[in-house]
Amino acid sequence: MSPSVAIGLSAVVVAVKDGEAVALTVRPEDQRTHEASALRGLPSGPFDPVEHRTFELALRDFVTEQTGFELGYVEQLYTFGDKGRGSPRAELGGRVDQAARVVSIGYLALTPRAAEIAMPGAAWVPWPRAFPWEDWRQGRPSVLDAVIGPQLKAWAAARPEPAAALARARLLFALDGATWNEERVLDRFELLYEAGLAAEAERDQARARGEDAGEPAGYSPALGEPMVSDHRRILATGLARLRGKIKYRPVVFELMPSEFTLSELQRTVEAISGLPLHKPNFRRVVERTALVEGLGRQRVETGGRPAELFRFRRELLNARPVSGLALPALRDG
Amino acid sequence: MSPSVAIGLSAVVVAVKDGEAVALTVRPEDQRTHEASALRGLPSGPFDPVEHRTFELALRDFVTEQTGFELGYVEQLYTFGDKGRGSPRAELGGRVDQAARVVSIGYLALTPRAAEIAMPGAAWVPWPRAFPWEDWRQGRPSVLDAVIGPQLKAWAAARPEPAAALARARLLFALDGATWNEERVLDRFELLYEAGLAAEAERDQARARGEDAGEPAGYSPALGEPMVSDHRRILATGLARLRGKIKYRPVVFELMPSEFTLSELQRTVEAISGLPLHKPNFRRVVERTALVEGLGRQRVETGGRPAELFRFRRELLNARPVSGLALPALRDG
DNA sequence: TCAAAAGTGTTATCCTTACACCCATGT
DNA sequence: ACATGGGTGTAAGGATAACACTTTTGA
Repeated sequence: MSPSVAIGLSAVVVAVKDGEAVALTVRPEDQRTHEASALRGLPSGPFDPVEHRTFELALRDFVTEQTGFELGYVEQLYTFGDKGRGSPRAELGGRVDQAARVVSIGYLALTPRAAEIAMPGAAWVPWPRAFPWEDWRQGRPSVLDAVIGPQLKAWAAARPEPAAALARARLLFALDGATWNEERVLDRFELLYEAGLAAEAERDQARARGEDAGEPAGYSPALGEPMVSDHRRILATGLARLRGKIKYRPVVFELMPSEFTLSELQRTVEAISGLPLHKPNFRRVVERTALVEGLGRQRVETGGRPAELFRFRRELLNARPVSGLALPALRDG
Repeated sequence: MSPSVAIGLSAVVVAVKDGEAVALTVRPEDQRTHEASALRGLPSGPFDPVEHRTFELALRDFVTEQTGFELGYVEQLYTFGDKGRGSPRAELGGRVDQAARVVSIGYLALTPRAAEIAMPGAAWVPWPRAFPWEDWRQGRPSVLDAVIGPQLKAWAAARPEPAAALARARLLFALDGATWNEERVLDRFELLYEAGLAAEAERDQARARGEDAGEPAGYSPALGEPMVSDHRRILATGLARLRGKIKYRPVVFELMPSEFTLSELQRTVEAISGLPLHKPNFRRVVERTALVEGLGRQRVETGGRPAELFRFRRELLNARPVSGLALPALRDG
């Protein structure tokens, strides 16, 4: 008979707040000290096959328990099961069982209401704090050429196949004139982890040596704030999925309130994609899809000319095939 | 402490053989009779957290043990865990444990070598046998209007919200002039299951009532051949993923031998997508991507003018961002 | 010579991108 | 008047879809 496997469920809950894409985080209890962890984590919990009918229902319960927040749109991301790689050591269920292995299933949730949270420890955190190199809205982030590029090149040079490693780094991080692909968030994080530039890598290596170090204490802000366990990897998976999906399914609207202006919609897409968009062309892209409908009313508090309010025509979803929004990028501004 | 959860790994192994997309299947042992099952299933097995280092390695072992076949390209599809819905009742590991719950992780594997298989019970099966309505290469399948359309309409009319159910059926199955979207394989299968038109639905309902019926015996060929457990659902998930991915990543080439003609490439894309393509435009699509390179040599056994041989320029993969192949469809032929 | 399959040319149309510009409000 | 953000016009270039057509083999 096979040894038991514990299943952990984690949620990347995304919202947009004041033009910033934010994710819901908690301060989990540290397994050794039983105090609140120094690092943040995603809302998560152990799946109980007797109590819970489906993964999704269990996940919704965890998030509400830990953050007071109720989920709307939810989709499964990926199931992580490798040994090492930031995978937790059977930390779930309140009991540490050395024989058990933890498998974590990541989920992506979207919500239009980035409400204030009363729950202690729970907080919305802008994702650029975890991935500073992913935000190109104000132009190419300087961290790429100042920190990441040189370190990755040094790492690549010491590899068995330096040319291939260098090509991969160049392609993913848009070094030496390569073009940026905003979707490859996960590949970039995994390369940084592999190269030892993610703070979690050192912690996991220490654990693999049996040193059972705590969570990483110090880290370089340029390389992003680390998270508990493999949660930053799950966050990267969620952001990658969302950046891809926004282009071929109308998921942005899950992040919008019932009424919004086209500029608000654009700022949301920009916050998610991390790219600056061309305003006139973005408007036409939106209009061509016919996914929104003008309400004839206006928002006045814009700082300039009043903007028309729109709503998402959700009823189209089961009336005809609907695609997402193309991203008419702005040349380097 | 949480009750144990067993993890099952299943593989959708896809190849193209004589212009037909085929999947690797086995005849699993029936849990009650201990004889070979009447229905086919996917290669699969229980994940052992002690023995196996990663899911993927375990999966490769299972497939080789059960079919004699070695996998190349592999990616994770989805993790299925609902109660009911064709989910197996702790059938894994040779022991039936009523308290345990089985979670199955589906994988997609692609291979250029649909070699003959010696292993007893293992066989390549064309996927149109599981999903006859998915093959539009010879035009709109008649089963849509003859069988599926009327039955779905009758089902929709008896629902709480007939209009929404009808709209969903029309959209997914291209009824009443709606356009066909070849990617939505899973949504279509799930609708058929929900409407009781998939043979597995009746079996699962009987089981839920505690009748523990065997696998479905008779079934309508027009509605596809059922599979063991939830394997037809996993197969649908794999086909859906592949049909989508073929357009934005160069995965078709994982199904091609090292040298091929453009017509062979086209027949492969057609077999996967289930759509007839426009030959001249397909050639130009391929040439524009610059993903293939002419070899100057020719294949003579074409039945007509000899065709130039090409190879996939795999070295481009880590040299620049590469997209997949657009599908220049042929109007109804 | 004809069938069969490979392969090329060309056009109308649509979408994308970029640039220039006008409009309505607050101070 | 002018700053600020909302909103429109338009033309060049590229991708797509559809049509007609030529080329090279085997029977």
